[in-house]
Amino acid sequence: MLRISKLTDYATLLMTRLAREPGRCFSATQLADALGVPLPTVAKLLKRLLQAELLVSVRGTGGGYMLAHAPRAISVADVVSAIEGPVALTECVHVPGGCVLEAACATRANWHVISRAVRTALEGVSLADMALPRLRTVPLQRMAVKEK
Amino acid sequence: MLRISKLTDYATLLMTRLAREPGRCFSATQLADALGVPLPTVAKLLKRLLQAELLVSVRGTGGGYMLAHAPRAISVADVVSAIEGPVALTECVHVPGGCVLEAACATRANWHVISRAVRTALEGVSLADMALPRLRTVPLQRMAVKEK
DNA sequence: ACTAATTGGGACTGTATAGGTACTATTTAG
DNA sequence: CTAAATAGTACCTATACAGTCCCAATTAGT
Repeated sequence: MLRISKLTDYATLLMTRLAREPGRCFSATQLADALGVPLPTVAKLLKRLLQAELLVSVRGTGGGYMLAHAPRAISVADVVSAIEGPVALTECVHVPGGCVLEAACATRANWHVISRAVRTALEGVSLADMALPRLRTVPLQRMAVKEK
Repeated sequence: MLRISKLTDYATLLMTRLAREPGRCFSATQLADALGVPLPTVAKLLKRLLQAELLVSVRGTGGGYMLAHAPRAISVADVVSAIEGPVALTECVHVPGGCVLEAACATRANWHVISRAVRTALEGVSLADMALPRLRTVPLQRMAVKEK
């Protein structure tokens, strides 16, 4: 894998939508309609994002959700870890008997380096970036489109 | 998640072990013993790595596996994609009805940028690096250890 | 005060996939 | 000819992902 879960994908879509109108209050229903994602799922995600303090909520009639911070101040890494926990490639497996493997722990230390590189990559992109039609760093060569 | 699967973790351990003695031929049994991972699982991984042409095999008595290339020439990205397919964070979800979402595709294009950053990070580390006790870039602050 | 709208927080379920197992065929050294 | 090892395939199982449902708490409007 090393692929991000569908829920996380949706969550970034949600956050990106909110980032386009930072002051506005969106209800779960509005967001579900806007994104074409089933309402219960949207509601679930919003709850998680709220608990991670990336959103603030207003209850009652006319209530809804808003970004808790400026779009610039929220990174993709924040969203990812809100949905699927801390970003770490390896969860130092608690092998019964400890790290019996010869130099395995050294190897794992190296994993952490990689892990950190990935985290840095995710932290480098903010919601403000995502809200733009395209990132300024994108060369706009047809990199995503692959002929079949 | 964004965490690597256990199998991939094992695979890198295997490859790292082989990278320490590039000329030597290891049987699946030897590797399983050395790493403390169940034999059938090791065998399965070795087959996948063989098909990805990262290993060469010798059949029959006294046979086993060896690296197909120099440790320097094999990256962690190679190992990861051999086990879990191409490294891509989002698999442009084929939503029924296409990308109905307003500017979703723009958002996904941005995902590809991130995806690429991650891939680059993985490609930057070779088996030779992993075989070292520690990467030269590791600050060796106690970064992984978290008090509970 | 009452009603409708909306968030808050669980519990519950089906399904996909990761992880592991088993069996058989093929190859080769001695 | 036998033993040791890889090669390939098919299968099982537990976990967790993705999605759904329900009910309590809160608030605006009438």
